[in-house]
Amino acid sequence: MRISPLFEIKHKDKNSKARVGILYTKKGSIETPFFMPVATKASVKHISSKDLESIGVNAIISNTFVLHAKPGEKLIKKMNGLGNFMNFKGINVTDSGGFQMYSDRCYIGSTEEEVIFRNPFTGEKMCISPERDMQIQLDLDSDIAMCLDSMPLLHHTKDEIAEAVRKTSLWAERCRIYHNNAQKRIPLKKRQLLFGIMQGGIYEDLREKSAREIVKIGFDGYAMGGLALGESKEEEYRAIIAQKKIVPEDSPVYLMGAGHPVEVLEAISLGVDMFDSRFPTQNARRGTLFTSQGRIKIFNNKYERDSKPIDPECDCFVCKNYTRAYIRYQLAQEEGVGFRLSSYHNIYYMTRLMEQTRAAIKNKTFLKFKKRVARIYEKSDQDSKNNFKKFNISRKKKL
RNA sequence: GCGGAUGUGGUGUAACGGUAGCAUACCAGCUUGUGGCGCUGUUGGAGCGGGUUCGACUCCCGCCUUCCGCU
Repeated sequence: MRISPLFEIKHKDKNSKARVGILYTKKGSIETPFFMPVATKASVKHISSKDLESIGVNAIISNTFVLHAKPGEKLIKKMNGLGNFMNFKGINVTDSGGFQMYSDRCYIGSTEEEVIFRNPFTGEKMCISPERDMQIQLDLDSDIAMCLDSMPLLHHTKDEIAEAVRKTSLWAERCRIYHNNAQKRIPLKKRQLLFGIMQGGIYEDLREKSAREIVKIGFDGYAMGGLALGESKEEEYRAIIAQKKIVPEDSPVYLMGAGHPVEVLEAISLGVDMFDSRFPTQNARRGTLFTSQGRIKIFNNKYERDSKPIDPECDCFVCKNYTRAYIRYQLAQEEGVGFRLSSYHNIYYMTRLMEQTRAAIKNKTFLKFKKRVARIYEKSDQDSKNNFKKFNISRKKKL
């Protein structure tokens, strides 16, 4: 029982499953496909909401579990919801916290009923049931909520992943029921959307099974979870294809956690509409920057005295005002400015990449565009490999 | 000038009469629903000179360095 037909497909690519659509939320609409920077604790690390606005970021994703642990959903509710709290005008998505089952520091275990977490700030035990998770997300007042899922890891056995699929479906149903009841009296247009999450690891039969079960329950959108965790690209794309063919064509599809530019474009060609990942921001902090020429690793010695901007073809304020040498130095010193400038640039890059992708789909040049970007990254990855080789050779010579 | 102490990778340190360990920095790679400062790996070292010893970073002597105190 879908509560609202809130997704419209405007353009379809003839040569792939890529499409441009509009997703309507209580906070406004957003054109798909789009990429969401991760704002776990109600901020994209080192980047203010005003910055996000100036970059053109229309959606971000925060974390229910972390915000519940601190400052607590009551406080955020009092501040008129997550969007107002952080003064972000775009769309706020909240991740349920299922992903924190990945983290040894937070995760204790889970029962049939609920997940048991450790509060990372105080060390106390916290039990989060699907119902509780829904209520927290409603209190946070995000525009899109995610179901509490049970996320298996890459190294888990097929049996364990099957068990995660079972539990994920069970919890999805409980999320759906609670979420519907809680919003019964709210007009459709003011309701928080709820997305289901599908699991299944790298096993196509489990992926399909999970997709059928989640689709049967019915959600405003469908997310693929448990991918981009170290499996091969082929395995990842096969998993996407397996679930995409089961999800209704007119529902938005969200690939959770994927954030490499090439991977994102590939997934778009398979019919995915939404992405989120720490990849651009975490890479930025660790000195890997995305450019029109592919990745550059700012810590490489050759950038020490480089007075060029990160990307001469980029028109973001970082590239217009700062040199590689300066950003390299600031990052090496672990200064906030280094984190801010590099993060700003990488988010700007991803945001432009998505804009260009949507334009390419409309212009019917999507596959060409995708190929071009893939080639650029192939080349810069090759440069990295060569660098590594060169490095090893010069090492051996010395020995 | 006299006396005492000191000297180990770029930096900070450890042990030992028998393969010089650790940290950090540097360098290279990794990074995917984030507790920002994480993971893997590479490079790089005994102040100088003499002596004792099968063998000395280690023990002895001289010089030098640096620090402290005294006149």
